[in-house]
Amino acid sequence: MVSRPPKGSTKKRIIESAKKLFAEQGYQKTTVMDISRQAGLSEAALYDYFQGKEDLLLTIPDLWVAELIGGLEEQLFGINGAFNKLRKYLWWYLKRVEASPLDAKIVYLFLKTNANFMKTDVYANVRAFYGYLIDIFEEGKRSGEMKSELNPYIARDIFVGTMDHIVTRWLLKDRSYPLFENLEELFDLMTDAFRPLSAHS
Amino acid sequence: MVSRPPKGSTKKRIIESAKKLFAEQGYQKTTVMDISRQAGLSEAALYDYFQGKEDLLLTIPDLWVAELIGGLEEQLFGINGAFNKLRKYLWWYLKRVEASPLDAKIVYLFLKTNANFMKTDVYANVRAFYGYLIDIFEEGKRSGEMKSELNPYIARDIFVGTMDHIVTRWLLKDRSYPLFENLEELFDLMTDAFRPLSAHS
DNA sequence: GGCAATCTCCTAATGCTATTAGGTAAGCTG
DNA sequence: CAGCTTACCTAATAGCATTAGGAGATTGCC
Repeated sequence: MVSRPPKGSTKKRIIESAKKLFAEQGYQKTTVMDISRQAGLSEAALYDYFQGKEDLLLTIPDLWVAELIGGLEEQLFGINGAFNKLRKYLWWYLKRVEASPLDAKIVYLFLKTNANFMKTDVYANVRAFYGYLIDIFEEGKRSGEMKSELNPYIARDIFVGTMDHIVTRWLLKDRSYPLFENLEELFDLMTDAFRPLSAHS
Repeated sequence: MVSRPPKGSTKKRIIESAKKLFAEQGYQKTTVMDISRQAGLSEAALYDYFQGKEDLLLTIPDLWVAELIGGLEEQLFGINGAFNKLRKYLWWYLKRVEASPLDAKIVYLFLKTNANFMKTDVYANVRAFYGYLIDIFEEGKRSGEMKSELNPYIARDIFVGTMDHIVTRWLLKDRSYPLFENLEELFDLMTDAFRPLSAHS
């Protein structure tokens, strides 16, 4: 063997290759040979690192989602007020999506529809991430920033549903326009109904 | 040949079999043999009716979506007021989803992520269906029911995003709870911000 | 240094699956 | 009844994920 790649880099190379190809061509149309060629390996070698093609798909966003949830507390730290936290939450999430669109595409387009997704760490992390919203709504109700009758679970459905919709469309349209377009207006319209009756912006 | 099935029924039988199997096991894990066996045919005979497995997937929801958009005008006919129309729109859509969960599952989980989806009639119909909302928001603004600064496209994003989220979760959770649970409250919270400043419910 | 264990990668099956080739028998049409 | 069409079949073919089995390099231990 002439030269060997640095230790531990092969697994990363496989992940990067698969990520790129899945996002470009879709999961089904990408073959294991495509991935291994791109990574500079034989097909069989890939199986020393992953159990198979599906395992690879399920593993790809691990790091991205872990960082997403891990960074959330840091991002919200020191921010005062439920609406300010909500705003930061949305902006930070979209920032992460914008920074790693390939990961986002895989989570949104291929993973969420996979039958085994619900068994993965990624799913648990996504749930935890969305669960944070409940705390923010509870806090808003306690402080009086949000109306006392607000049902936090319903508010979360609206918030998450809208957020996911924005991201999904952006990804399906191949990121051909700025993700943050009109975001202020959207945020205000979406969250205005959470305020007490007398305090609409 | 002992007995032959009624004329024209074979195509329907294939569609029904595929629909059931795709919804149960997913698109990838369903084989053409599964489908043809369920329909009482050989694999090859299926290719006299469809170009292939993907064509079959793309064809399945044609009828459902056509009925969805076709029935919308009839449903909204005679209803007075933008909020009343919006409410009817949501209720009727969810009613259709509840009545044909297999079609809905295929559209939501397998079709929307398919690269060729955007080229299908189903996609055009879905767009037309969502486009209706813009008219409703314009009408609401004109009549004064909705606030004059309302951006109809942003309002649509919130409405569609939330609606899709509700449906997707219900389908992923295998329809284990009533789809219409808490819907009144959700509708009110989601649309309240569309009203003029002085008129919150 | 020598040697066994381990790591990293390979070539060559294997077996499943979508799709196609080519054919047969029943009904329909003139 | 001869030819055509319809609806279906059996038997390839070709692509792909996955596995078997092994070769050469590297590492750890004496």
